[in-house]
Amino acid sequence: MDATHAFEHLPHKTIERLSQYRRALLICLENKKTHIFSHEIAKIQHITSVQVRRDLMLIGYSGTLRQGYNIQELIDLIGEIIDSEELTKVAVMGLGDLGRALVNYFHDKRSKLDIVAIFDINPDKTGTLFNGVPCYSVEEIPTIIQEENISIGIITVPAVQAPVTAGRLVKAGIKGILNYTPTPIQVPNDVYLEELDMITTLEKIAFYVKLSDEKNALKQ
Amino acid sequence: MDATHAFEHLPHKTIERLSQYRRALLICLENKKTHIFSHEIAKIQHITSVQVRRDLMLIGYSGTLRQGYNIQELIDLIGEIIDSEELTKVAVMGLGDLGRALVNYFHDKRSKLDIVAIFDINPDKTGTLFNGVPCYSVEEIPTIIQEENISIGIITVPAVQAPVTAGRLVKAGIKGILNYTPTPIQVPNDVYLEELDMITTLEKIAFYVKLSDEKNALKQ
DNA sequence: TAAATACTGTTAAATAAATAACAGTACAAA
DNA sequence: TTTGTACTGTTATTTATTTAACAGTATTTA
Ligand SMILES: NC(=O)c1ccc[n+]([C@@H]2O[C@H](COP(=O)([O-])OP(=O)(O)OC[C@H]3O[C@@H](n4cnc5c(N)ncnc54)[C@H](O)[C@@H]3O)[C@@H](O)[C@H]2O)c1
Ligand SMILES: NC(=O)c1ccc[n+]([C@@H]2O[C@H](COP(=O)([O-])OP(=O)(O)OC[C@H]3O[C@@H](n4cnc5c(N)ncnc54)[C@H](O)[C@@H]3O)[C@@H](O)[C@H]2O)c1
Repeated sequence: MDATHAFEHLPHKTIERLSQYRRALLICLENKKTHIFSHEIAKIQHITSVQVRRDLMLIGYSGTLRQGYNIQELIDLIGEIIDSEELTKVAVMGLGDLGRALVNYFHDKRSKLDIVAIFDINPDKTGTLFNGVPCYSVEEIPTIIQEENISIGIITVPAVQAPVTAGRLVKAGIKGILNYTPTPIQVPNDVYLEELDMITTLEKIAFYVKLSDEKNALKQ
Repeated sequence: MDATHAFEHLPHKTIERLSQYRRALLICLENKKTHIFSHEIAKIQHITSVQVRRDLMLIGYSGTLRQGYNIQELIDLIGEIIDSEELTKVAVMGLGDLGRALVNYFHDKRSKLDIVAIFDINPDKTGTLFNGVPCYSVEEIPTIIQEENISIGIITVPAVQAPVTAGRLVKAGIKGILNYTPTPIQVPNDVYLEELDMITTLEKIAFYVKLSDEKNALKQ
């Protein structure tokens, strides 16, 4: 009945890549391309063509020999798998530099995800619209989250405020949280949590840069 | 001689976690804790204590039975492994909302990574200081990158400008790039590239939220 | 001083993910 | 026609990562 059920056991990494494939495919579509080969997708994503074909096999999509994959069809299929039928509503907690960047970024994206609310404690910000999205006070969290049926919260408040903000979201019945602050938070098991810190990413890059530097130094 | 050599084959995931452990440990240190158990670190990072102990085994660090790990020692050791001896210099490309958020975020972090330059095309921004960091014009990319010995570039320009910006960085001899725009870029093999898009992260969260919703619906 | 407890550290096993190998096929060129 | 080429799709293998199992031990409790 529901397509999702069959895709329950897709590898986590495949889910991520499907989202990335779609993003790339949408750009190709804008450039009036109608078909694409696995090795073209692979090049864009910095992976191998085998991996692309394997992912597409897992979702049961077949291309045409010598023509490749139909871009529009593939976009639609990926949508059926990873998107919800209804809009998934998202709230941004904290309208600072990062919050603004995220709301702006979303603004021109046509997507099944929609930022429909911002929450802040600063009275200069609450009650205003930013990019068409209303900014509410934190007192309104429970009512707005429930009335609007918001399922995902993005935390971009000052780091020390992250745990209390997460607590409010959980209490309001949020289903998923993306925490951008460097302060790790605790949530119940049934809330899907992702924490993403730039420092970790940069430190990883720095480590591998250092490693390759040292290898080059040895060669000489 | 150099400690790094022995740590060349650490799993990528371990490298990421070491950075995260350190971040958490620094907070603990501020709270006047001196020792910590593997299960405490695990809880903070949402992983198992076995994984923590295994990671620490891989880097050859031993704790004390019944006392746990010495936080300061562990922080220092992680630093020896993942940090470079000298400061790793970083440039931010594009001083928009996201660029500002990143520079601000770094500002109060004591770290071996340092944002020392910003590049922008907007003449209102070039020639100024933001948070103490000079903003240069894009023409100055080659000279500044080389003179300052900048090894990592963070791309936060408008998406369409990402490929040309990456090209300039590569030409200037950059070693690693973190691309925050949704436009995938191509770089030579010897440049370490990481691309990070919020939409992918959010779509993944949305997928697993949907999955768990459907499971709950079935149960009833 | 013996047993229970609460940890660490290591090896072994299981799981997840990526890669390789290769069979199949439409099309083009000879 | 036949052969070569350039692809897809699938299964098998390898590699990477996580988890489990458990041996070892300092400390407390009885
Ligand atoms: N993960 C990353 O890569 C990354 C990058 C940059 C910044 N950050 C982090 O993101 C967070 C936000 O950064 P920023 O530069 O936008 O900060 P900012 O200070 O510009 O903005 C914070 C906003 O949150 C609001 N706020 C404060 N307390 C609040 C509360 N309890 N509830 C709701 N709103 C509240 C403030 O009024 C302000 O508008 C910081 O924790 C920062 O460390 C993370
Ligand atoms: N990965 C994510 O999670 C995420 C989140 C938000 C935004 N983004 C992306 O990050 C990018 C920046 O977002 P923003 O909100 O800061 O945009 P912005 O428009 O506020 O800022 C862009 C800045 O880049 C400068 N610029 C333009 N062309 C340039 C060039 N060729 N060289 C140097 N500087 C140049 C502009 O003058 C401006 O200051 C966008 O591509 C956006 O899509 C990514």
